Amino acid sequence: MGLTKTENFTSEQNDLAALAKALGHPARIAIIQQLLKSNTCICGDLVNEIALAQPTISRHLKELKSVGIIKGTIEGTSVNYCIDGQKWRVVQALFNGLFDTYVLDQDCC
Amino acid sequence: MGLTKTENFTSEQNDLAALAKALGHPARIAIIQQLLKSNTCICGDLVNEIALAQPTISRHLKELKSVGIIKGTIEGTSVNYCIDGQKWRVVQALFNGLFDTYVLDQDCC
DNA sequence: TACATTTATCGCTATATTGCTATAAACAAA
DNA sequence: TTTGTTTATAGCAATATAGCGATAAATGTA
Repeated sequence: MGLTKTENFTSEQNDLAALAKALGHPARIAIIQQLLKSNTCICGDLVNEIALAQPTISRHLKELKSVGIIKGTIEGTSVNYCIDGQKWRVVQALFNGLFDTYVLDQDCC
Repeated sequence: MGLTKTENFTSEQNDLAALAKALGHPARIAIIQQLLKSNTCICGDLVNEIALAQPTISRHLKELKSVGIIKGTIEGTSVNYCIDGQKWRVVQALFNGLFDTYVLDQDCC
């Protein structure tokens, strides 16, 4: 039905999946890379960097914002976006939690 | 159009996004956690662990397999699935590459 | 051969996602 | 006030995803 049965999973599983999903588009990866690269917060010149229409970029920004990875503050007519450092560390911790479960060379098939 | 414009992005961005997308569902997170937990490869008792119908689990397995995170070998009537260790390290490296770009406390908005 | 077990696939429905154009909203400057 | 700049939203079309039941395919066992 295109509808995920979130109630069947733990909140950690749902959180991690939601974050992964937010990272699951090359445009959003590109946005995050830009925000990480430029220490100073970037606004809508992402539109110049990424070959997508302005409303499309805006949509992707909204999605990243909705999971808390980025935040934006209004600065005159434009909006300054940046990585939310606190959340970013949570993201790292969640992914590393998954990665670290792997025992070296447990391949068996 | 529901169609990602992959040609606008680098192959690294597309790869990372594809992997993140594959992890972007709680059932697939649950599957990976199970595979990581049980050193020995698990087959379709994932169906007993996860509250989804067998065809749905099979679909999710197929998706994880298509990006190379897991692999399966036929063992009699059943199929042994497990994490592909080599690929898993690549996944880690790609995500860490993104994470490591973050300079501590660069929050600015 | 016939039957059971296990997994994959088909076919369907409902919903989500991606992209665009057009337009609105918010603000600064003339 | 009017104009320009910037970002967000509305609305649409095309495609993708998630879920299921039914069924096929593959193999082991009686």
